[in-house]
Amino acid sequence: MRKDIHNSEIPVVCRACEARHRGVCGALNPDQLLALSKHTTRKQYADHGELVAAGEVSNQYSNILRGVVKLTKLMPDGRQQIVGLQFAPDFMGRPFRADSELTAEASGEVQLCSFPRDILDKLIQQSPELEHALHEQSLRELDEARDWMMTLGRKTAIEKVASFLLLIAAHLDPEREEAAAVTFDIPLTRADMADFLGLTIETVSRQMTRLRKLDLITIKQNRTITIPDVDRLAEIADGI
Amino acid sequence: MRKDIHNSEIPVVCRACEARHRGVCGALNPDQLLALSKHTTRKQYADHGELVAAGEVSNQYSNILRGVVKLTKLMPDGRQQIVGLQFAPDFMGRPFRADSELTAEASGEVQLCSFPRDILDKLIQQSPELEHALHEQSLRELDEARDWMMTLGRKTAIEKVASFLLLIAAHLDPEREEAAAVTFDIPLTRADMADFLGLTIETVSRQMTRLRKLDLITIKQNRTITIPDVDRLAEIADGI
DNA sequence: CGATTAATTGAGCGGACTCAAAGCTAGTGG
DNA sequence: CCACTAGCTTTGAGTCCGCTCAATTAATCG
Repeated sequence: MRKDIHNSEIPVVCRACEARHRGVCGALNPDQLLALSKHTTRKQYADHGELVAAGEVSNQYSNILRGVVKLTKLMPDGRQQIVGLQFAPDFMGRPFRADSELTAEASGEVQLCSFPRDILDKLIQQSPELEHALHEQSLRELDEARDWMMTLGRKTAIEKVASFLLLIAAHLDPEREEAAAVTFDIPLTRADMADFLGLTIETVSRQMTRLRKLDLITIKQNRTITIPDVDRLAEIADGI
Repeated sequence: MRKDIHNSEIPVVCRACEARHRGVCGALNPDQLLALSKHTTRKQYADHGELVAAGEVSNQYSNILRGVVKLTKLMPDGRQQIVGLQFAPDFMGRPFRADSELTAEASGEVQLCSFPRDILDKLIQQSPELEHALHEQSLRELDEARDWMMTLGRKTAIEKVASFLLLIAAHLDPEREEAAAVTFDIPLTRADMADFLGLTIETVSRQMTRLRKLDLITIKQNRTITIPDVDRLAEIADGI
């Protein structure tokens, strides 16, 4: 239940924040939210900004307020794989562990609301609802990771690209009506798409033009995509 | 703290169960354990037995008592990808959702301890410790899924097979000393390995012989593997 | 507008796949 | 105990998809 008509109990910094509605902060009561808000700092990152480096001990968690964050893994010889994409108002960070072999990087402009690890860890202990909210997000991420493993392991290049476009469309416009046309901006470069899909830039590009020539998508300025018939693209993505 | 000297409070069926120590049941107090144990049933599955089918509404959760469980995804045209491997005493099931597009299948003989969904869901609400334990397992699975995405997306065939062997070795013998030789039985067929790694049976087989000829492994009866030098195999797996 | 980066397109190569056949294992029954 | 079968695994030959290397075109930004 949103109590926004008289929300004087809600900390000022949190009032307009989406994380209170669709993110983890929704699991906190006004007192807890106030306690947390006293330790939050807003951070802004430019495109390609590194939010946390691989192997770094991060003593911060964050909510994503705006933008898209890439989670990437790197091999010694430079091969790279994006293993997670996070959108506002997702929670960011690995609960119960400070270290991680992941790099978090801004894809476009990103705004975070960060808070110290120990503050949230304490709140988690006090609030089962908060742990539940974090648990739900972990499970969503796990479901997504597994879908993606199917894509990485078994799909062809064109199926991968089609799957990716549908994934982005679903994330950027969660409540779109079925089967209607969708238009959106890809928040990733071709290089990022390649790292996401386990392909090369060139192959991604070739499949994009292939999809365009099949009239399954239209492309404006390399970024703006329209999918005239989502179901038809989904058939390609699923190899039907 | 293990209270096993006088454990008359522990239900009989749970006394010898590893899930109480390394699994989720460790988060339950004796009363809760008793309540749960009244609804548990033991189930046995033969090799290739289907524990839950894709799309099926499962009203059961389980602990794996013995054996290895494959979680697989299937495409309309039959392409298959293993997206998770679970070992005793893992918890099995998707909390807070009855449906799932996953199939769970026994790899070799499997013994489960199953219990109704609503019983555990109620226990979760009463016990933050239980939710925490489940959350921790979800996070471990997510970490593993992401490692694996790197493998699927960016590694060559021989690197994939090497990575797989190291993964299995780590799971079957979690406390082995570093760098010593390891011997174990692969709990999967070549076909399963292929579905795990996004390869074909033939390619898996070729890479196995290649690793054997490089003296990185020895193979007995197609199943029993010895890794004489784990670090050297790890270098192959990481492309060094 | 020029400079720089991102994306596309082309030609040729190679690693993993496909199709095919032979070798092993384990299990069965004579 | 051994022949026989069925399934799994290995090996071989040839093909193709996606990669590499290279050049061109398009977008972005001062």
